[in-house]
Formats: sequence, C-alpha cells, structure tokens
Amino acid sequence: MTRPRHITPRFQLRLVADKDVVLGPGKADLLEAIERTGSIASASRELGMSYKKGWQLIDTMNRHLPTPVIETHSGGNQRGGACLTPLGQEILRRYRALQERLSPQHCREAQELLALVEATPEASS
Amino acid sequence: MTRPRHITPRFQLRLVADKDVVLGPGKADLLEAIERTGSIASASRELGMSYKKGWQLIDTMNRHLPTPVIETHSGGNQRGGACLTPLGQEILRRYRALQERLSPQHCREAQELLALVEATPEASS
DNA sequence: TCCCGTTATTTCCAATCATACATAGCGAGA
DNA sequence: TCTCGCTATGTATGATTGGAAATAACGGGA
Repeated sequence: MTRPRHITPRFQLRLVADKDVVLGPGKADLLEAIERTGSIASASRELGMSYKKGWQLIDTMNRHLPTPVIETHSGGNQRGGACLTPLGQEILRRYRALQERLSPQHCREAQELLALVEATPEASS
Repeated sequence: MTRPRHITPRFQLRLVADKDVVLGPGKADLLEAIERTGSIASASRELGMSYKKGWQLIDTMNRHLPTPVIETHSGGNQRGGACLTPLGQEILRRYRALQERLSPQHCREAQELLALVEATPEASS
C-alpha cells in the first residue's frame, strides 16, 4: 500500500427542483467553459462530454430558470457559438460564492464534518 | 395554469469521495430512520426503498469512514436490528448543522442564488 | 453557390442502474 | 427443534442513461 491514501473527500452543492438538478458542479463547470471557449461544442469537448450531453445540461438549466443562461448563434463568419447571458454570468458567480462560503476554510460546520471523515483507512470498492 | 407554480427549488449538500457519495440527503434520512426505528429493514420500508438499497447506502458510508456508522445484530429475541454508532450519530448531527448553515435564512449567498431561480415561469419536462 | 463549424435533434445501441425476488445464516425464546 | 424478523448477499430482469453517428438549418465570406 504505497498508494496515496486519503481520498480527498469534498463537498458538492446542488440546487434541485422538480426532480432534476438546476445547478451543480458539472453545470457550473460547463458554464465556465462556455464563457471561456465561446461555444457549447468546444466547451463540451474540453470537459470530455458529448455535445448532446452539454446541450442537455444547458437545456435543463434553461427549463427551470426565468430566462436562458446562454445565448446561441449558428452560422455566420464566426460559424456560430454561445455566450453567457447576464443571468448565466450571475448564477455562475453566485454559485462559486456559495461554494466558497461552505468551504472548510470559511465554514466551521464543514470543517467539523470533514474531520469525521478524514483519516479514513480504506475504501475497498 | 391554475397549478401551484413555484417548484420550491432547494439546496442539496453532498460529501463525495472516490466517485461515490459518502453522505447526502438520502443517507442522512436513512440514518435518522434507523435511529428512530431500530433496524435497516424498517427504516428502508419507511423511506420506500428496498432493504438491499438501504443496506448498500449504509455499506457505502462504512467503506469511506474510519469506523461503521451503525451497529447491527441478527437473531435473538429482538430478531436483530441496527442502531447508530457514536460516529453515526455525530455525522448525522453535523450534517444537519451544515444543512442549516447554508439555508437561505442563515446564508446570504444561498438566498441571493435562490432569488435568481425563483419566479421561474415553467418547467415543461 | 459553396463552405465551414456550430446549434439542435433524432435514431440506434451499449452500458449502467435499479428493482424484485431468492437464499442463507443468525439466535433467544417457546 | 422450530419460529420469527432481521442481516447479508446473489441473481435475473427491466428501466434508464449515455454515447456515437446521422441529419438539417444557419449565415457571413470566398
């Protein structure tokens, strides 16, 4: 057993509604990648998921939000693409802020809960 | 459209490690039900899941924690059962505390993020 | 008019997941 | 020894998911 040990447990925050995830770690990363790359396709490639998957994540968000999180364009000399709407930017920013808020560095409760899990000896499967 | 509207979005907190969920809403509820009912079987029935499912949830927790979260007994005049270990009680208590911490009532960031989602017009599917 | 990469969507198939069901062992008390 | 409900596990089947690939439309520029 020379392997790392310590599986680095971490917190995940989800916003759920109506049985599906409105916002979570994966969707936040996708929004970030779209903002950076300028399209759903390139963002999905970067995150190692199919375009279909990426589009579905976006679609789920849009269906639960008052207005879409991204604005899309097809065709043209830029060959189409997508960028975050103001709501998309805002939601991403606030999700990151909330993540930060419950990090062990800033949240005593998180730190205490994590302390119970650390020092885990083994995880067979 | 006379139906309720407002899909009551809510936050979910997960502690993940090694690709599986160490602790989340479902596992917390299960621990609570075991504490109340005294067995995995009755707790699972109460939550509408199979015994196997309940056992698997417990097993996943145990595999990632230093010591088991429940103590089990089979046979005997009580016909077996299960109760929370001190670690199980502690983990449940601290998870609830952390949940409370990030509730909109106690967390400005959560409140602000939720405000962006509320007023959602519709959710087709 | 053609070209390009993207959006948006469908179809098909593989893999994964969940469920129900079945089985074996436990052990105090009757 | 039999009983009872529980723990613990295996198996088989059905549902859900996920990806690959195919398709159509888009529209500015060459």
